Amino acid sequence: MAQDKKFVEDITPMDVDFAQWYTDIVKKAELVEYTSVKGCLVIRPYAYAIWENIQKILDKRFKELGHENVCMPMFIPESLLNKEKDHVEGFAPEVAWVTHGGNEPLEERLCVRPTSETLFCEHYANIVHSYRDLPKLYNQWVSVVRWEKTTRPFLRTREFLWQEGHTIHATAEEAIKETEQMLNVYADFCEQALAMPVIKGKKTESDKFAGAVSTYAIEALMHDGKALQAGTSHYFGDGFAKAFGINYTDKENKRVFPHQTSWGVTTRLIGAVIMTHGDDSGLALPPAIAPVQVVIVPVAQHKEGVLEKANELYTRLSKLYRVKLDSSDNSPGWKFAEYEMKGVPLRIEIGPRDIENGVCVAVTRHNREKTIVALDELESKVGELLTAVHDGLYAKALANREKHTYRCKTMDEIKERLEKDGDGFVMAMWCGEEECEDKVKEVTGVGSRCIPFEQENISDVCVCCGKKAKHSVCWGKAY
RNA sequence: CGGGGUGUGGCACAGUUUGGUAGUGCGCUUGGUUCGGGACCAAGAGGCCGCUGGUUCAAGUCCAGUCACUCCGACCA
Repeated sequence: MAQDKKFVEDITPMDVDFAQWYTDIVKKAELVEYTSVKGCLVIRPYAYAIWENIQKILDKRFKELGHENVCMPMFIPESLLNKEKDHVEGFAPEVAWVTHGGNEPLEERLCVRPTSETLFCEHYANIVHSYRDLPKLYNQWVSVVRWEKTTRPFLRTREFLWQEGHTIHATAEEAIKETEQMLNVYADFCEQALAMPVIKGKKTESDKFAGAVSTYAIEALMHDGKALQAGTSHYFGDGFAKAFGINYTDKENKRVFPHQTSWGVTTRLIGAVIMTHGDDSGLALPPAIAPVQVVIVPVAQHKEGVLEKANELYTRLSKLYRVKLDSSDNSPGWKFAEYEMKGVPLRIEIGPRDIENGVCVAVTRHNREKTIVALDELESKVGELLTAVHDGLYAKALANREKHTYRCKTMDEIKERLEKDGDGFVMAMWCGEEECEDKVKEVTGVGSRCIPFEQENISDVCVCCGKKAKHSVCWGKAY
């Protein structure tokens, strides 16, 4: 049976204070620890294991699609950063600078990469000469530094882990296709691995990446009704190629410019998972990325045969799943609460009574439902229950998003809905003018998140100026 | 960057108003009893009171500065 009772007393309930709830989870589930440098956190083993699972799944997918991993340096000379005007304007305000080597001032200061377009461009200029050299489909898993003013664990830190894909193609068509493909890879990953529904769309001109021709993003809605950008994919055209002097000789023996893309996801995804699935008992992790998918809790483990049986279950399940057996001398109740806090998708309880009956008790984290499982069908049942957890998490997240998606025709309506039903996604029409985009934000508080690929006709006119509408736009308050 | 809050054993906090022997709970260690939703008893260990300077016979407490964390805004993955 599902229960609403809260077993963990030291997590601030979400409804009381969502921000505090988030901070509590992040600390109590042992995901991060602060250090003496603002915005630079220790990603603890449990959180890093989540990141490793994210990496494993995505890295495999990237490689299936022909990408290769590389590793660029972490320093960018100022002159290199300055080569593309829009790009440097976008990033200069938040880069960290290295000015000394040992005690000697450097002749040219170096920035710690906030992103690596410039490094990839410098490299591509060196290695791309002929159409035969194209495409190059590169990716790197590294950390980057952006000197943010306010920081929050996973959501905004000064150093963060990510992957950045950088590709270079002979034609615009091919590069655009790559941009779209990778956005789809991210969206599929969010839905299939993170059990998190996302809206795919295009960023408005004012919101696109510094130096890009167009930026695409996936947007997810967190439990508090705020939007979180979960991944981006950019099409650069030949702007960077021109700025960095990358060109090649095509089949007709003409010098031409190639077309580029970049795309990335970050450890912010961990924050997204927390805020999408977590509840007042703690984290709830989707099985695909959970470091521990199944925890086995022996009950009355001092009694004869209990630990032996628990070990037997462990051995059987370890062949198929990531399993942990907790035979510490903490009480069972303590263990139940502990692994719920850590978001372990499935708990198996095994005690003397169960052993007598040839069964064990399985409890799914997201709804605390108990299932009696016959030991001779343990492996298959566990598989089914893990699938059920994934589906349950997804359904819950989707239902929350639907509940907090408001289709509005006027700005007054937007304000009313937000006031009445809380923050959420607002779907409303837009004429395409930046002036209206700004005004909607000013008046209603929600900014443009993206222009969804799946367009819907809410009305014929712009929600702001009343002129003919060009797109439906997804608006929201963002993290 | 603007506005608030907080820094005291590993964690959560009290003590600061009114200066005078550094406390409580949890956790930790050891031993024992427990064990189907955060068990209990007993005995222990553990603190440059964020940092720097000042006032004072005396500073966790008063003053100045500084750093960090955190929350709410603006900006950003």
